[in-house]
Amino acid sequence: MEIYNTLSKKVEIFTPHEENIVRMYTCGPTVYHYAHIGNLRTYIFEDILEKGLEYLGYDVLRVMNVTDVGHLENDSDTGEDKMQKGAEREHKSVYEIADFYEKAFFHDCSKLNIRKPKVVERATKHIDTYIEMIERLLDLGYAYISNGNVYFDVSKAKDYYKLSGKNPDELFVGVRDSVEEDKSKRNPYDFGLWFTVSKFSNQEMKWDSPWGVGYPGWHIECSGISYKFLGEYLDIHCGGVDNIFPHHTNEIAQSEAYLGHKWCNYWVHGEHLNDSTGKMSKSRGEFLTIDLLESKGYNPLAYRFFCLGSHYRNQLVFSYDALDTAEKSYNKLRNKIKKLDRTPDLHESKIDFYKDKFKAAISNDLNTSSMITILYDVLKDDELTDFTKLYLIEDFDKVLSLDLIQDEKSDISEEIETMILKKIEARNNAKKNKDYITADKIRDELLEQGIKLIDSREGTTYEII
RNA sequence: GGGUCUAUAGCCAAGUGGUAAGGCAUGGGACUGCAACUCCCCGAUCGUUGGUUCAAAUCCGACUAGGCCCUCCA
Repeated sequence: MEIYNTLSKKVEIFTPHEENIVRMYTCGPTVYHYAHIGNLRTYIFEDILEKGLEYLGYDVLRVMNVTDVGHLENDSDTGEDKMQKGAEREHKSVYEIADFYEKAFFHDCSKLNIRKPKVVERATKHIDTYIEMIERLLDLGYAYISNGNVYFDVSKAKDYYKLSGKNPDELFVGVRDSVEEDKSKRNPYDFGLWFTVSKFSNQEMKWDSPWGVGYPGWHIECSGISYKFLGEYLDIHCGGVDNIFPHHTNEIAQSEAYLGHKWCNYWVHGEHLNDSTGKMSKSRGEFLTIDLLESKGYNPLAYRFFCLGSHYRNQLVFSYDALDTAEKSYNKLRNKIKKLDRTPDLHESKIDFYKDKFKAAISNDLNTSSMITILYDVLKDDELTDFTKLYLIEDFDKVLSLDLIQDEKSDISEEIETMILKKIEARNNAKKNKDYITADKIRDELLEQGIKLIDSREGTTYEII
């Protein structure tokens, strides 16, 4: 498999540390609010990556964190603690907020056929690991204590700017207006590992530590959880592009300082979903959630299909027009598949040919758009029996997860079936008598009940929708 | 200011040096009482400009436009 590595800024051949096993870490959500569809795009991409690797024969050990503790790292930011803010907004405790939105997040994921990673860990459950790591970083001289807080000394890290490609002399401190410099740091880019001095009022989440009661910095949680569950060597670390700096940059600094060797070989980042005005965010424009799309009548999987039509490293612009188009293509595709004859008749001859093509698309830096094209190629191939097509499509859907194979006609009672057939007969009679008003009325009534009539040369059939 | 990515038909998009896949939309047609469904047909020389090469959308340079990052963010 070839995949783009942010570390080298090149597409590289993927080689895990241990043959056939992939240790993969993906940054999870901060559970202070619902996820918007842009957040979810990244998780769709990670889902495809995980399943794609499995399709190629790897065992994937995947870990994800859930951030349920304050997200700000030091006094240089005048923003608020997101968890605390969420709690205040809804008059609940931060723990209740975390529970609620974690559930909501995975609920959204399941609607999008995003598989929940086998290991999902709350940041607040591993405080002891962070403390142990921070102690060692202090011992090794990578960290220092200043005004009650523990900071990581960026100048001690090897190749600190490797991932982000930034040049320290050119960096602007506090590009955002609201940022003030933190006077207790040695270097402006030093970041907090542990805080005992909090400017947040009513900080609910606090733990004992050798440096006093406080809470961990944001970055240490990913390093800690990854180390605890995946060990010293990581193969793939994923996240959104916005995490390249500072979050992933700082993770590398901490983890490699702690471990004393290179930690993760492949850094894979998903691009953002934009709207017509730029980046999608929770605070600006329409707050697009899966629930909102559903309430407007969209199938969540149409959104997944929309995302798969584009490449994970391309920015994608969301619009309802684009989603309409995607949903239409998606429905047409499913319709074609539904019409395939399920009589068992498997022809092996071209199966490997198409499977290889599909593998090649996965291996080509996760070319989801090509994967979908292969689906159409299979459907159009006259040399394949319908059953063979179904076999291949079902196989590909292990990765695509678009519910392409639908169940046979849902089992409706004989009673209802008789009723429908009677109505069809009545309509046919009306049509014979050129009583189209009655005929259309019957068709509309059935449609209201979710029964769609399909006229063809051979007669009229129906479909439950 | 620095970094980074992108630029292919109305939209999404494949293409990784040999003369532009696919999907959707539009238009035309078949079918239909009408509609839906289905089927058939139709579209681009690849942001601009230099260069390398027998050959470039594909490599290199410049330019233009746009996105994102530079301590909230997927």
